[in-house]
Amino acid sequence: MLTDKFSFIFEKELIEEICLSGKLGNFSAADVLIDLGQRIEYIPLILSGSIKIMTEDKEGNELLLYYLELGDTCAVTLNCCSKASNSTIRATCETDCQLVFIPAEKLEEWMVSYKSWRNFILQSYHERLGEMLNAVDVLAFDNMEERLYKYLKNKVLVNGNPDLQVTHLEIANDLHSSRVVISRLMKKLELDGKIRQHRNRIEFLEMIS
DNA sequence: ACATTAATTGTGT
DNA sequence: ACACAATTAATGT
Repeated sequence: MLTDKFSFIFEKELIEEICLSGKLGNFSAADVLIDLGQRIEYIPLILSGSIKIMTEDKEGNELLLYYLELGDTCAVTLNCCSKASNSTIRATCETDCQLVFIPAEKLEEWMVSYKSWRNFILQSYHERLGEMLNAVDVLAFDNMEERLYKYLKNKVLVNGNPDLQVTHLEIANDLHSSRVVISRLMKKLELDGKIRQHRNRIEFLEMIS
């Protein structure tokens, strides 16, 4: 079953190895996979669903970094792993999801023995770095309304569903903002016809695929 | 079906 | 940012 999802990127020998040493895990939405300060022992590979990666500052304000989806692995975790340090992030399930955990020591082992693995790791670093630069850009230069709009759009994409189950407060935490600000901007977006809101639920109109 | 309560959202200062 | 008002959902009776 791993084969159908990864045969395009890994050779069969490597897939067999993954089956041998990887642990399969099923989680449901809102489960916390890794919390701040936890020791990293496994590298996750996403089979289905999506995962939200965030940091937190000392005041307890959260900031959304990015989402992981099918075929992704977490670049920050890779980094923590090779340095044998603790997690600087928190990972929670955005939706129900299924993943494979790969023991950290296999990381280096496979880096040497499998070309496709090495490429995969480098590729994820590359993609993630690009995304992060973009995120920093948006953070630094875009106004809140723009950030909020992009946040919602991205969430719809990740969820594959234009009905979002979130409260204004949750959004505010993700965006490192306050609830009141979000409420006001949401009102604006609703009046602009980009969104329709109900309690605990937001419909994203104008879906582009 | 109704009343109570808790949580979410709206608004004025 | 804060306080409070209004609205809605959840729960028990």
